[in-house]
Amino acid sequence: MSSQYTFTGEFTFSIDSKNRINIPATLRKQFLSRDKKTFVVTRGIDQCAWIYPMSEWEIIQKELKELSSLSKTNRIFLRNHLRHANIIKFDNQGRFVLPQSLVDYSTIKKDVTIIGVLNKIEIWNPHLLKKVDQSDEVDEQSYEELSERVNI
Amino acid sequence: MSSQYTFTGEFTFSIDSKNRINIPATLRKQFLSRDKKTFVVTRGIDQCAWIYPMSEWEIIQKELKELSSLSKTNRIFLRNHLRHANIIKFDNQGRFVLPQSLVDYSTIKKDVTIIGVLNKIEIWNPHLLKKVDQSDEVDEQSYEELSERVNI
DNA sequence: TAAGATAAGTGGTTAACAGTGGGTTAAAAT
DNA sequence: ATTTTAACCCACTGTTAACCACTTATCTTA
Repeated sequence: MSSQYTFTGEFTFSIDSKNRINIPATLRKQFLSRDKKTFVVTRGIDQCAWIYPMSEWEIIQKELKELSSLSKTNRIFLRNHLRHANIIKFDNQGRFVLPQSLVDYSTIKKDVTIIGVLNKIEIWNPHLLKKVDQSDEVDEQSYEELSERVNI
Repeated sequence: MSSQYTFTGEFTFSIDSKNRINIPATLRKQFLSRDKKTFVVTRGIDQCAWIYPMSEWEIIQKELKELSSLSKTNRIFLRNHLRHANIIKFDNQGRFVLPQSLVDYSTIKKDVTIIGVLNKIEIWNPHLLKKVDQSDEVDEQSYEELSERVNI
């Protein structure tokens, strides 16, 4: 089964003293009624937080179950992604509380950058995102190859 | 699936104090009813903004969905292509609001040049376009390569 | 070709809504 | 029982988008 969501766009919001973050209305309105404003926040592979609408998370969980625990990489991956998964709902104003552990992990202070990435939403420390952006961590060649496969 | 649109022509319009830009009627009338006046504005590879009718964007989106986020290159590629994509509708007068980030990126001041380029529409700062035009940025060789693939 | 009619481009106003902050009560933990 | 935490409610403010109005251009028809 494939993804039902196609989040896009970038937003600059702020986190308040109670660790509340507002989900941009444009993204929030895309939540299907069957997800009832419920989603999962977890560690991203990069230094950010990932948000999956509940039904998306269920798809991923199913895929994760297929992974053999015999492989060390798989074990680490499963551990890192499942133990930090929190089931969350947003309040009447459209906000949710980002768990302290994820605030720490993504080194979020006052401002946050929120990015829609198809089936998930990413929460970033703006400064960190900028740094990752600028650093040439991706080797150019594989990027080129990719852009040839995907027809933009 | 291949493109349904063939935009052509060049137009000089203006952007107002609220970042509103009018889509030329000639281009607007080509929008298919199923796209319901909805489109995606995003960063062009050159220093301009790109507009894709929704159904065109969906073709791209479908390709992007094939990319797994386990690959680092994929993650960065996806982020960079999706974060600047804004889903937009035009108002009853046929205008749309160009997000500030794209106004900045394409250094648009007062006048804009709008160009139809097959399946997308490009929004340019006229002065910048002129400069790019005059400078022979395209090296002859890649033109040669292109001529072998495309039969003009 | 001129005049009226229709459509296109541009500008401003307003009312709804999104984002943010704080306070109060209920629940949980110590 | 007391302290801490989290959910809920209310309230303020700035932005946005829907609406209205005017001018200029284009098309049509006499």
